[in-house]
Amino acid sequence: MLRLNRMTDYAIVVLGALAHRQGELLATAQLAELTGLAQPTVAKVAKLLQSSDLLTTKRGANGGYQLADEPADISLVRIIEAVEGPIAVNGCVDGAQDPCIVTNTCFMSNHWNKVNSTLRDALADVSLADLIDPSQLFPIPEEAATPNIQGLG
Amino acid sequence: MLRLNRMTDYAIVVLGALAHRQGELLATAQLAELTGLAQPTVAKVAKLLQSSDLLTTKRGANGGYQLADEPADISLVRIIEAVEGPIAVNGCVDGAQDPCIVTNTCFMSNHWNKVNSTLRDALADVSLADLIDPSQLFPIPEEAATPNIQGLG
DNA sequence: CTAATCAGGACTAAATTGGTCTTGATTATG
DNA sequence: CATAATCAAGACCAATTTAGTCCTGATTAG
Repeated sequence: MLRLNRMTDYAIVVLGALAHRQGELLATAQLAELTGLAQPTVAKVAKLLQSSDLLTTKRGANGGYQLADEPADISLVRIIEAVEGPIAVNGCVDGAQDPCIVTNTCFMSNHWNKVNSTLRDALADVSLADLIDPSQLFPIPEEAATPNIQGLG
Repeated sequence: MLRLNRMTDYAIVVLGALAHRQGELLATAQLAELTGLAQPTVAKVAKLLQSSDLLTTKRGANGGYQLADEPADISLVRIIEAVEGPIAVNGCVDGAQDPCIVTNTCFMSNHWNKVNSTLRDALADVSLADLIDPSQLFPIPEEAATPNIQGLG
């Protein structure tokens, strides 16, 4: 346990595909084909990543998504927080979405904040570039016919 | 997100109560009163902790549970894994409960294992003694009438 | 104008989690 | 030995969360 959402895995696969194409602009349909994910799922994930500035977008015909940064500059924390919201091991931690009712007096909250930020720092040290090895992950364009949904997970 | 289960919070409160009583043997009903948790909930958590050797147990009348170790020797990982199972950020990691189907060939699994063990190490560095300050947490025996369920969130 | 595409959000179904309850085994005590 | 207190094991249900789909509207290339 202490598990990431499946959506976060999807996000990493999608970001990996975009990284592999080196900043190219790709439509969700293309990303779906590359990653083996369903197009609506890609669309959902891409929207989340866009609204957290991990992707830039172009609307209309020939539109699509594009990496907003170099893979080495995209940390795992940013990805996780884009998809799942702030890292918070429990409600005693600053930034938790449904905070502990007694937050202000919770004598443990300092300890939890320390634990939480240690975890957060560890995730900040890992970049998208560290996680993926795009050359092995995604088929080259012409071979994209048999995508593999199980890139990770 | 990356949140712990509420059961884990309960476990820590229960362990804290036992630590406060310095290794005394306490029945689930007493623990419920001390912590403000419902007795069946305490029982459920205590059984989990017992089967992972964090608590020892004595059955029958005047039975109950007892800390198996010093609070300083009980790490947060042990508690989490007792309640939630092995730490695994996703299915690509060794010990995951529903492993990634392509585990053996999953080119990312090494990276994930590294991320996972970094998180795990961080949690191994925190002990029950670090987390709690029992003298401030639980009412002394005579004042146990108005328990506070919100020890943490 | 039309087709392709993203934006935003509603919605449903499945999975997970939290919490309770029941039945049975064990043990102290009188 | 009988009784009451207690843990053991696990079934069970309700509430929450998550995953995945879909729909309607806005934007833009050709």
